[in-house]
This record gives sequence, C-alpha cells and structure tokens, in this order.
Amino acid sequence: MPSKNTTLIDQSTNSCHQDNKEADHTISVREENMLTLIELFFFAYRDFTEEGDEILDTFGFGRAHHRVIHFVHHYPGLRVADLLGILKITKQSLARVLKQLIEQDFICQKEGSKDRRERLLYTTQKGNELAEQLANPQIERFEKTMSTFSKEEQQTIEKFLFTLIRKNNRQDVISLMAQNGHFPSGKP
Amino acid sequence: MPSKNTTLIDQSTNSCHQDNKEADHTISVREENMLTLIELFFFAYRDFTEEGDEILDTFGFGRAHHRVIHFVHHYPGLRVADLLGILKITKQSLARVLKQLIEQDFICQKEGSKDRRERLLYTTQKGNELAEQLANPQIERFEKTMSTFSKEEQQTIEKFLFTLIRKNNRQDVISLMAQNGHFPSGKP
DNA sequence: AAAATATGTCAACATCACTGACATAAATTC
DNA sequence: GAATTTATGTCAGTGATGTTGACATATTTT
Repeated sequence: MPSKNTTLIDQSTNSCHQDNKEADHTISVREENMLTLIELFFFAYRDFTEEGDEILDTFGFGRAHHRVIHFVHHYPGLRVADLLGILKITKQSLARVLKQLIEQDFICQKEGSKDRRERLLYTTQKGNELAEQLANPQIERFEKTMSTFSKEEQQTIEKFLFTLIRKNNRQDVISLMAQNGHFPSGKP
Repeated sequence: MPSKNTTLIDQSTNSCHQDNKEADHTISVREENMLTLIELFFFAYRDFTEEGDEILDTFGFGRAHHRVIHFVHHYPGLRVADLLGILKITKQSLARVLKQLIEQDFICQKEGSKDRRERLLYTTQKGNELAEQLANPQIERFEKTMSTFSKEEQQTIEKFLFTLIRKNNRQDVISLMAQNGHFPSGKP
C-alpha cells in the first residue's frame, strides 16, 4: 500500500470518465484527415528544427539565434523593425538575441544611408559561415524531399505552404521575398 | 554627440565588412529555391500556431499544453512514455504540464489493465471541449487550404509532410496513426 | 531475489518569450 | 525652429518551456 498519495491516480482511477456521451462526439472523416495532416505538419516541423538545434548547441545559441541569423543572412540590410515583423516577437526578445550576435561578431550594423536612425543588419564573414552551416542540413533535407516530386507537384507544395500563411501576412511575405527575386508562386 | 556609447554601432559602422569576397558566396538557384521554401515553412508554422496560442492564453496555458491535450484527445489511452516519444521533450518538461492538466481536470489517468505501472491518459469531458476548441481553427484552416487542391494534389501534400519527417521517426509516426486507422499515404 | 521498466519527483538552471516604461537620435510636420 | 513621430535601444520584472541528473516507487520480468 502506498504510504503517501504522491500521484493523482489512486483516487481518480474510478472517476476517470474520459468518454461520457453527453456531447456529440462524432468526428467526420474529413476532420480526421485534417487532424492527421495537422499532426504530420507538427512532426515535420519538429524534425525540421532538430538538426539545427544540435549545431546551435555547440555555439551556446538557441533557435532564436538561428532565425535571426538566417533572415539577416538571406536578406542583408534588414532593419530591426523588419525582423520584428518577420519573427513576430517583441523588441525585447529580439534585442537580447541580437545583442549577443553583434557582440560575438556574427552580425554587424550599418547606418541607413537615407535615414540615419535605421540600423541595417548584415552578417559578418563569421556570420555567413554559421548561417550556411545551419542552412545546409535544411537545404539538403528539402532538396531530398523535393526531388521526389515533379515540377508541378513542387508548385503545389509551394502553394500549400503559402496558403497556410494568414491572409493578412501574405503580402508581407511576398514583399520580403521579392527583395530576392523570389515569389511564392514561381518567378515573374 | 552621444554622451555614452550605448549601442555598438558607432565604432563598428566602418568595420562592418558584411560581404567580403574571401569565401565562395554564390548560391545556386536551386539552393535559393530551397531557402524560399524553408522560409515559407517557417511562416506557415508561425501562423499555424498563432490562433491556438490566443485561446490558450485565456486558460493560462501555453503551446505545450496544447500539444499534450491534442495527442491525448486524439489518441486516448496514450502512455506517458508514448507522449515523450511524440513530443521529444524530457520527462520533467512533460510532467509539469501534465500535472497542471490533471489537477485542473482536463486529463485523467487510468491504470493499465495488463501492466499496472502504466498510466493511460484520457481527456475528461472538460478536456475534450478544450481540445476541440483548440483544434477547430486549425482544422478549418487546413480544410480551407486543402479544398483548393485536387485529390491528387492533396496526396502530394500529405506525402511531402511525411517525407520531411526524419527517416528514423517515420515508422513511429505510422504506428501512432495506425491506431486511428490513419496512414500518411491514404487509407489501406 | 534481482534486474529492468514505467512513472513520478526534486533541485537547479538556460532560453525565450512577455509587458510596460523610458531614453535617444533623427526625420517629419506644423 | 519647435513639436511630433519614428526607429531603435534599454531597464526591470515575470512567466513558460525546455534542459540535466539524481533518486523514489511500484510493478513486471528474468
């Protein structure tokens, strides 16, 4: 017999009415399929971030550093405000991560030429290397995956991901990517 | 003139050699396309979790609670060890969240019938309601997105997400989903 | 009886996120 | 030129989520 009721199970075992039939419990096949997709999406993202995390650990960095360095590397000259809009985090959250990356010489700042209040962000050589080191496994993973699909199917996938983005945010994403000549629905 | 050099910019402005040409800096079109996809994947996931987070806030819960309650709801009778394998977090991280959910009567435990060490997890009525409240926006979003694609395209998308999962983990995902009669590549 | 397993728990810690307020410098507007 | 707005940085405090490692308990397996 347990000397102390440390877990919550003993009393609740009998009262665990996990499935009473009061509410309509039926889930349509369509909903079930969506739940499956939702789970696949979760698993895909879980594994997608895994490799990067391992590399980041060796630098004492976290996923936030990855995101910052990725976007600064891929869109050199980004302003702080741009990053805030991309990552959808608060200024304070970004500041901490950014400060570390600047102090450790992964990212550097330049005054805006037109507006001198702006701090344009660039990766240093050191930052470029880290960015590429982090990007490579992800690029490889996507290349491997995408190579199993036809051109048309690849377009479908691109459209799928784009459509998952909230309507309000789609234009922002397009504008950002346009800087690099990239558009969600293929090149112009 | 600044009384104190609070930012790092003043000195580094001139030394911001963000793009020296020592390393091979060329990125292939293919790699650029992959980076675009990677970003779309990031944005899609960012927005995908947003709605749920708002609901969770009203309960004082976070995304971790969402994940736990989702999987327990969708796979009733899950063991703690199963959840650890699904979420890929440590026992301690899960314990904290699970404890709250059990104490607040969203999740209940039952002894395993064959192995009495096991704590089989189920959602209570209260838990069912929260799970559905959280799932609905995601289901809707996916339904809306998927409805813009043909049956074949939908299969492509499903295959895409599944292929993004690490090889080592694919069988686990299949096994899990098989419990509900779901398979990544359509029904048997 | 001993070993392995499933679970729970503790202490200590790191990262990443939040809020709200305030400071500075530069650009814009009146 | 003065007032306002904008872009950025900073401070103090807080909370959620994750980590490691050690240990306890009950139960099953060997």
